[in-house]
Amino acid sequence: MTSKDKNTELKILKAAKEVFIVKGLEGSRMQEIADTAGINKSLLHYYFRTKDNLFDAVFKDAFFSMIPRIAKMFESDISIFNKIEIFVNDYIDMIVQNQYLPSFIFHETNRNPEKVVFLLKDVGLNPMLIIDIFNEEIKKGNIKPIDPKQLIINIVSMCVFPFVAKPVMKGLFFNNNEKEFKIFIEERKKQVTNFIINAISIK
Amino acid sequence: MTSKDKNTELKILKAAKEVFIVKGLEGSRMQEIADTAGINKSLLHYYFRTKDNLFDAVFKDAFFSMIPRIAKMFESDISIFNKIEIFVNDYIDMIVQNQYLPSFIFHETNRNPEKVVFLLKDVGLNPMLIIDIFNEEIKKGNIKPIDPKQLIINIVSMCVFPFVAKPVMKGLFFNNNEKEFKIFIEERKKQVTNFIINAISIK
DNA sequence: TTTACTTTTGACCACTTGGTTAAACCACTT
DNA sequence: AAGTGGTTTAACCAAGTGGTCAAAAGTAAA
Repeated sequence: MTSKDKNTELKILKAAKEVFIVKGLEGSRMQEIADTAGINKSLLHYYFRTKDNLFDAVFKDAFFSMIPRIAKMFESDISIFNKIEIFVNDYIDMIVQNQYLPSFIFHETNRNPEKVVFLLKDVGLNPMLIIDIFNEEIKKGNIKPIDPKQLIINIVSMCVFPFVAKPVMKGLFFNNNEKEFKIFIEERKKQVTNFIINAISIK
Repeated sequence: MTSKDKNTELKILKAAKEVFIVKGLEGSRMQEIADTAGINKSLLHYYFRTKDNLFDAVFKDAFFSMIPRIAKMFESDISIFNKIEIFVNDYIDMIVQNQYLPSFIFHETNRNPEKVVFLLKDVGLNPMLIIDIFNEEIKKGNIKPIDPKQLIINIVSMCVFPFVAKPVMKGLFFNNNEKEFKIFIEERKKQVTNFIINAISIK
């Protein structure tokens, strides 16, 4: 495979990501992806054969850039409260850089849940590790007793959901003002961190 | 308009809702909706003229069955903690009855944010009312000072997000076992309520 | 330069899509 | 029973879809 190959392939993937993530599998057109990549439509098929193949490549990439990150962020030696603070900050930052990612991933996983099973098998992602971390902290008496799964969902919910619901939120709370939404999200990092810590810390 | 008319129209709307909510605007076919309704495809166009018209009718209905409910649930005379408890219970219950609704609404509002503005103008939905309720409670010293908008998003996030992320969660935490997911959601009502109350109550 | 190859293109195709139309059907009035 | 107006249908259409293919263009070795 020459460097030109790689280049075209990457160009296609970049364009496909751009289009798919905003418009979804069924809302996207091969022609539009070709145009975005600045190449001929036939070339898409030459490299990826079918729309589904191309989509799978994009989706896999998007999925793995979001989901496993959750586990990784809890692997360190600092206190649990610091872990939460860093996670909330980093995860929100990451989504800000990829605003359309959450709603893309969740829409497509809802449309095609079987794919998730397959993808999750591919990656060495063991949620038990994070669960153990929280259980340990509970046992040590550092945080209130709580089902770690519920806690993890709480944390992730509060970080991710605002971006899934962004258009509704913007309309309801911010008169569709993008800047106000941005400020809200920036402020949110502190707020969510405090909210969680208040909820689980003892006294 | 005869009762037969109304009947067919409702049959169409019911079928359209079924199909659109699961497959989205672009993933749905007029033919499939017709089949689901047990009628001819031309009849869809006779009643709703275009796919977009039919979709708008369905979407509007779905949107208004979810969003304004948030405000209404806080209109009562019980204590703020009771309000939260009732809201969490009722809202989760409602979504359990309409599992696909959240991901449908958020996908479509992301695909077409302009529509939200339009829809929100249609309904007399003033989030300021809820915001005032929380501000009042803060002033009275019943709950910790917190930006009410952030608090509202926190509450709604934790109720809604698990359903948006359901396929991923099921895969990650529950070995794709639907029953386990159901138990988790049932348990969640208590957990979320406690989590919120712990987070905002003063000592 | 020739040869052998991969990459890129434009023309093309089969099929599906939302939408139209004219005719059939049906309930009701006269 | 004949007319009237809304409802339902089958047949049809134009546009757009993902995908194919043969030829052209590029590339590198002999």
